[in-house]
Amino acid sequence: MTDAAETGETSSRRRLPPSERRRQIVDGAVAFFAEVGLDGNTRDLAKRIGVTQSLLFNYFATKDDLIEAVYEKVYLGRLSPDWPERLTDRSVPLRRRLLDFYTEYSTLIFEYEWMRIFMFSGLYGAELNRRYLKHLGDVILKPLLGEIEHAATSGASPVMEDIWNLHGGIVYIGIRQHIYRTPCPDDPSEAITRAVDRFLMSFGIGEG
Amino acid sequence: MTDAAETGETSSRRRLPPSERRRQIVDGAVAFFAEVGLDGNTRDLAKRIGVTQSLLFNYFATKDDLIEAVYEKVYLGRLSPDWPERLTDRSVPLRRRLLDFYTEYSTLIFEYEWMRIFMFSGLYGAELNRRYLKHLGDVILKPLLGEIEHAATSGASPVMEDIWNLHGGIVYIGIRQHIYRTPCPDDPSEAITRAVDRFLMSFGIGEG
DNA sequence: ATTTTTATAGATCATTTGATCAATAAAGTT
DNA sequence: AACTTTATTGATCAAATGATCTATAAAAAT
Repeated sequence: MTDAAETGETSSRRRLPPSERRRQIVDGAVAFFAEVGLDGNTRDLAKRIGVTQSLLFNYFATKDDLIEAVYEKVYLGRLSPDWPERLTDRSVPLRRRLLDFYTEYSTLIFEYEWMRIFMFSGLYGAELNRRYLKHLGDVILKPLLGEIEHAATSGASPVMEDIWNLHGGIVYIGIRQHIYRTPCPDDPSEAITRAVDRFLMSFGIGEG
Repeated sequence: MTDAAETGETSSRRRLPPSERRRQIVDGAVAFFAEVGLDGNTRDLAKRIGVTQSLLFNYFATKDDLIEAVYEKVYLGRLSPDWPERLTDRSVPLRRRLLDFYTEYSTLIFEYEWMRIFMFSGLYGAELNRRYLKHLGDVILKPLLGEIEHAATSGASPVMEDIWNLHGGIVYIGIRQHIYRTPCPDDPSEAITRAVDRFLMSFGIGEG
């Protein structure tokens, strides 16, 4: 079976608009590097996409540039800008807000490519990774802390580490699934609901 | 500065007993691969250890064999065999047992080399990684579930995913510290204590 | 002291791999 | 239909890299 056959191409040399070809390369690179790691080689990547290896360097000067594009692609739009607002909308019960957020967020991030690229880029010290986590902390988790503080009725008041703990416990489901590839619930929503409820209960937050 | 100077060697050719040299190589490889990733090259590794690159292949037939030795070294003895017993010793309050376990366990695993080798090996699908997690689940977390069930006084009874959630929330501290290299508490024990207490409280478990 | 053994170094091989460049053909233009 | 443009290919380079092999010197054995 030829590469052309694999990608459904019919001619051996298909000429695409540069923007489209670029997108195709980045998409292929995301899938490829997520699977084999960022040290995957450009020949295997090209074969998988169905183009020549040299073509990659027509669109990206270096392999690092391509990886940078992979980062951008994967990280882009992962954090919806309307969440800060929705998370602090006190006309909605806090439990509802939390569940809505983590239900949406988990479907966004419990995804093979994102999870693995995120982890690889983190391990290799990518700037984007740290920026993302700082951003997450600033625009999601810090406001969340404020909401918990506001709603808390029991004596103990939450600190930032508590929020990270809630977050980490949930994210860890995705890590088990896509990094360690260990048995996991197919639908994490129940586990998430239980985690959120435990968290709220511990601060004396009920239905309000 | 020569390599010999870096490692404190005086002669340019120091002859060591094979067992000692092997240990030196594995130790160096653990530190090296943890830092730069498993795709780090053998020349840099050898330079760092202070030996020639060819010597590595006198002790390990292939680079993969060396990495396998790195895995063994890092994974070995990470799960103390007496924890299952201590975790189920009902003469000790459950809270105490949980705190003791996670205090000890976190000092063991919140370690640069372990955290990163574990993550790299997980990403690359190492068999040892999955074996370790299965073992952890079987001999630590499952018994833990039994203890929570036994002590729970509130209506809701715990399921295995709840235990993984507790565990993941704690492990995530180490991930933030060593994988993402993001700001973290220097001493995680307070965060751990709070997480454990929240967890117990949500199942109606107090001081008993 | 002399010989033997073997841990280590240095040189080198064979692939792998990122990157380059001229030739080519597919699409657009006149 | 002829011409121009340029996306793509195929061949190739240069460096990196895992691995091998022989010479050597540091111990051990005699």
